[in-house]
Amino acid sequence: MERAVRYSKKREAILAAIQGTRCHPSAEWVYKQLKPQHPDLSLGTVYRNLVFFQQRGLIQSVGVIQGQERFDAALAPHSHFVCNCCGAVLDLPDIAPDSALDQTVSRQYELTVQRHELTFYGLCPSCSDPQQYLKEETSS
Amino acid sequence: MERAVRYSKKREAILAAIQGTRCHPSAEWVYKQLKPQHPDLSLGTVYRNLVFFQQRGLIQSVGVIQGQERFDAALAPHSHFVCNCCGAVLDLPDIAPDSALDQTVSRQYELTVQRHELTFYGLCPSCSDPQQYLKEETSS
DNA sequence: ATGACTGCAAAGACTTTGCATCTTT
DNA sequence: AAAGATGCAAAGTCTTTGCAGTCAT
Repeated sequence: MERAVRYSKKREAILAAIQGTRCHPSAEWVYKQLKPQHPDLSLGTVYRNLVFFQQRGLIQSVGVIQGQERFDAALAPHSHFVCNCCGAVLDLPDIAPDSALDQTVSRQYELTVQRHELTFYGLCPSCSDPQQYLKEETSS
Repeated sequence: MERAVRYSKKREAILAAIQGTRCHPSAEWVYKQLKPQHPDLSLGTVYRNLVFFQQRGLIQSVGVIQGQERFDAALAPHSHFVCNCCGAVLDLPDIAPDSALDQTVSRQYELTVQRHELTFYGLCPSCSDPQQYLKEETSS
């Protein structure tokens, strides 16, 4: 017998938070985002739901960046850019991975390739701007 | 004044261990590998030297896989395959990232791109073999 | 002798999990 | 009422770090 799934207001809010941002959030980001509207939300619930959504393919991990796992609401195939300075993750919608490559690699190396990822690393506009250090703090 | 660097037998052994394997080791792997020959080696020393080698470009992080950061002795540009089952990391020497892509992305998105990585995910030969479950345990 | 390197253990950061309680059906 | 979902806090894993002792120069 399969395990039943029940509605939960917090689960809904967690998924909406991830789908509603482009920042590829971490568990903590989701938690802080929702805490004001859901004062009794706990981090454990966020983590449990992240696993839940991943298992159902609603979200995907983008990897661990600066110590925290980051997530993406899975949509069209695309690549990512990661800022080595602030850890920001940006979508590169025009840089789509070539799925034919999977087959090439599968054959050439006798592996079962399921997918591949193309990730760029560097500095985001804000971190590569030398003037940033002269500006006032605008975020904490 | 720059900080001097001194010789250390353990540092040498740690680098040699990483350069001498294709397994893209974690800190713990290096530690366990060297412990028999260096009974007084500590994990802290391994971690400190991993940082040391990274800062000097002798090794590179391949990312965090199943909770552990994995490293690679940096050589020719190549791609990686990661087994979603056992976490094995394989080099794909023939799948070289196209460095021209960095410039393309830099211009198109106004980012400072330093490098990119192409990583394939799937099952390694051993994990995709259905008979593996019938075999005796050969490793712990 | 100086100061870099290390062992050890404590501390940190992130994530998972057990259990009692609350919710959904 | 049954069973899934959550809050809370403890536990777990991996990594970093402070300090005193050791070693290279």
